[in-house]
Amino acid sequence: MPELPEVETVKSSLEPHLIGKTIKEVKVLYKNLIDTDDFEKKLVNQKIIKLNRVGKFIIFHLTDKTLISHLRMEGKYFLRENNDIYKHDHVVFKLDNGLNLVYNDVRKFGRFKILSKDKYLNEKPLSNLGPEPKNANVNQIFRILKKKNVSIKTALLDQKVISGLGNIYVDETLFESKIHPLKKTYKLKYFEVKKIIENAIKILESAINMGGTTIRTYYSTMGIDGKFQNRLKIHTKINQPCLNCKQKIEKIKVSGRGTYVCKNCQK
DNA sequence: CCCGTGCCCTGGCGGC
DNA sequence: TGCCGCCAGGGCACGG
Repeated sequence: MPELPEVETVKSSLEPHLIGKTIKEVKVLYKNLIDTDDFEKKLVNQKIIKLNRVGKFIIFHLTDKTLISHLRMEGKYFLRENNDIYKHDHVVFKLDNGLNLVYNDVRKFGRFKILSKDKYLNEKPLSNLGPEPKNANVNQIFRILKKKNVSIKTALLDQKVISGLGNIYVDETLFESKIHPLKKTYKLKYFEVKKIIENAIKILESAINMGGTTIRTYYSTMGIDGKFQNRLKIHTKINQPCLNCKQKIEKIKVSGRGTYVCKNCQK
């Protein structure tokens, strides 16, 4: 599932192919992915100026508009030289160089939205995002967590608190920080919050350098697979020995999410 | 406002 | 072999 490193990988692999290209036609094959009837019309003849990433969103900066795309669980992009439509293709952007940028999504969970060029960061959904770990102020996050009555895992998955982390990297971050995912946030000491943020930064950077994580059915643009799955220490490692203490890694549920934990190391 | 639950959606897998 | 039911989960709507 694409989290910050996977989205960054998609963004940077797409960008060189798209900059300077103009969208000549848009076909939406599954309407629930968009929020407006004139989606196609609004994008025609818009030039792609640059791509960006905010949290788990890809931002397409266009001539007059800002298009944002969230891949949710299994959204992918392909650049195709032909007009063939494959299973789970839902949006086709026809470019002026003859290439088709195709959005493909098995689960149909992804979303697109067209926002204004100047205020897109102040409009939903981007306005709801907390800072990414690398921009987070430890003091500020500590104060937010003090006031909350949820588990640390739930808080780290909440994009309003901190953005970019998903199920995989939260598990990895908490393992590295030796903190149990069910620990209530108000019980965390300042140094623990600091450690969590530092580890999140370190893990996300390392994952970006490896092109993200490829597990389950997720792979990024144009079939490029990430390699960070080989570095996972806890996520997916049920019944395997913990790398620190050899005790069996367990799988539990935290706010409905499959969660991997070493109960000996994580307190 | 805060938090928990259910929903969206499809494919893969375990059980029989 | 086939069918059924469950599971995977990011973000959002909704209700208490």
